[in-house]
Amino acid sequence: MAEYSISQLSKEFDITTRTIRHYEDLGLLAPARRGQTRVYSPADRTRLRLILRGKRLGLSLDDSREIIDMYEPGKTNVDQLKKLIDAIQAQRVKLNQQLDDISKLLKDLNQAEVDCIDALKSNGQG
Amino acid sequence: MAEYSISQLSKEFDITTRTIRHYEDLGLLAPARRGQTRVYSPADRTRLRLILRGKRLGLSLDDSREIIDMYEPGKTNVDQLKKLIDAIQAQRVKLNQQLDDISKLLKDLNQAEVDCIDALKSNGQG
DNA sequence: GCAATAGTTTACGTTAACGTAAAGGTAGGG
DNA sequence: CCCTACCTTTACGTTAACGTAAACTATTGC
Repeated sequence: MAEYSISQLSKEFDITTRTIRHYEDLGLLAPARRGQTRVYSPADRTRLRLILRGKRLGLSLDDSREIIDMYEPGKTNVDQLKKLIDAIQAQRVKLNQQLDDISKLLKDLNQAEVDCIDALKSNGQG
Repeated sequence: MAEYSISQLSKEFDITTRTIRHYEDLGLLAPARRGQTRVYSPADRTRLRLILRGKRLGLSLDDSREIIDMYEPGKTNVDQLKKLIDAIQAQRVKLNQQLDDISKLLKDLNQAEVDCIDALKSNGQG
């Protein structure tokens, strides 16, 4: 099956059709049309997956669009390519910061859990 | 120095004083007062740091408040402790999902960069 | 004594990311 | 022929997270 309806995608990714149309309004998706009806290709589906991944990482939809556009090799201008590489570097910096944040948070969670369990022991049995 | 003014913290974390007061409005901070003026302790400063870390990870301020409250050992109720442990597990799941997202995104960025560089070579010198 | 600087509260404004409702087109089933 | 299910557009509403402005207080420096 090489195409998807809007409701299929909404079920698969557990979002509303309104959300999908909203992404289109913002220029993140541009599905084909059969008459008036939207028809999504596997590539469209991939874009949607990338958008949602970006969301989970706290990116704005505008940020996501920029990143997704990076993946497309349609940029022939040298200056644009250099600009893209800079943007990629910037994203990398941000992601590494997030990695650091997450490892610290996980560490904190571990400690919090240990504290909880200790409290349970002395409280539930003491 | 065991205390900070609101403007000191705003400079240190590169946010506005309005933001800090907003966090207080939502119950994420509760600094002492000297007269009317807010006086922040090192513990307040740590809470602020945690809030901002949560923001970078895409958490809502409400989420951050819940997580931060986990770190405080003032919960004597056994049921609450168990509930906390569950919440910690849930957070861990979410963070691991983020880790996965980030590693995929970094991989994508690497590929995008390679593509850019290739394009530069064939375009700038071809 | 007065201006500059840093603090305060109150309150309306703004942006992002959708939710929700209205009003309607279309294809298939009984 | 009408109901159900799915699709469409248009447009106003909502929530989170602050921005911004107004009006006031308190301290410091000259």
